[in-house]
Amino acid sequence: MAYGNALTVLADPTRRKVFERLRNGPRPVNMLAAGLPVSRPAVSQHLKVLKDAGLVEERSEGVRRIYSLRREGLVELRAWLDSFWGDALEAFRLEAEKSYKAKKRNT
Amino acid sequence: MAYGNALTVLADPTRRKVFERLRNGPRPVNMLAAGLPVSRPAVSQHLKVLKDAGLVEERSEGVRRIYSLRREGLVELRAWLDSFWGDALEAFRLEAEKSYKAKKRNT
DNA sequence: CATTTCCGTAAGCCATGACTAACGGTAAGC
DNA sequence: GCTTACCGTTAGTCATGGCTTACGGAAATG
Repeated sequence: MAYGNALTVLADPTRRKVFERLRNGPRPVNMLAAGLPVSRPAVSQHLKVLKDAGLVEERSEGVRRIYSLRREGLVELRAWLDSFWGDALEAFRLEAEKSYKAKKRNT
Repeated sequence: MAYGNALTVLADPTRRKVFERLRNGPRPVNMLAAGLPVSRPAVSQHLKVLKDAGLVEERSEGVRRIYSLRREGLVELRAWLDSFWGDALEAFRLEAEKSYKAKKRNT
C-alpha cells in the first residue's frame, strides 16, 4: 500500500510545498528552503521523508545535494484515486482527452 | 487548495479505511465500524472529518445515518496529481484513451 | 591547514489529532 | 411510556511528528 505512504507524506503542507517546488526542476536544499517559513534543517528532514517514500531522489554535486522529483512515487496513488471512479473514470478520461485536443487546436 | 484538505484527511489509515469501505456503496455507521480496530465513536469522528472535507455525504434513514461516497471531493486532488506530469500526462491520457477503446472493443 | 559553504543528524520542546469512556438525544417496537 | 438500537458529542488521555537549536562532517577556496 504505497499509496498510503504517499498520502501520509504529502499531507504535511510544508513538505508538500517543498515537493511542489521540485516541479520546476532539480534544486539544492538551500534553494528549496529559501522563502519557506521554516529553517533549513526542517527542509532537510522533509526531504529525507520524501526520499524514503520514493517521491524524491538525491544526487551529490560537489558540496551540495541536488534533489529531484520522482514521479514513479505517485503512480500508485494515482491508481488508488482511479479506483474510486467506476465506469465514470473512463468518461473522465474521455473528457480529458477532448480538452487535450481542444488545447492542441488552440496552439 | 482543496486538494490539500483531501490529502490531509485521507492521510490517516483508519479514516482511509472507512472511506474505502464506502466504495462498496452507502453504509450506516455501525456497519462501517464493524471489524475496525477502533470504537464506533471514533468512526463517527472520522466521518465528520470526511464530511467537512466534502469527501462524504450523509442522509438520515430512520434511526440510522447512511454515509455515501462523494467523488467530487477527489477531483481537485486528481488535478493536482496530474500537474506533476508535464507533457507526459497527455501521453498518459492518450494511453488511457487507447486502452479504453481496446476494452470497449473486447466487449 | 584554516575557513567558509552546504548539508545531515540529534536532542528536546510543543502542538496536533486519534482514541476511549461516558453521556444525551432520537426513532422504532412492544 | 418504556426499552432498545443507533448515533453524535464531549472531556480527557496519550502518542505522533514537525520544528528549532546545536553540532559535526565533507567539499571548495585561500
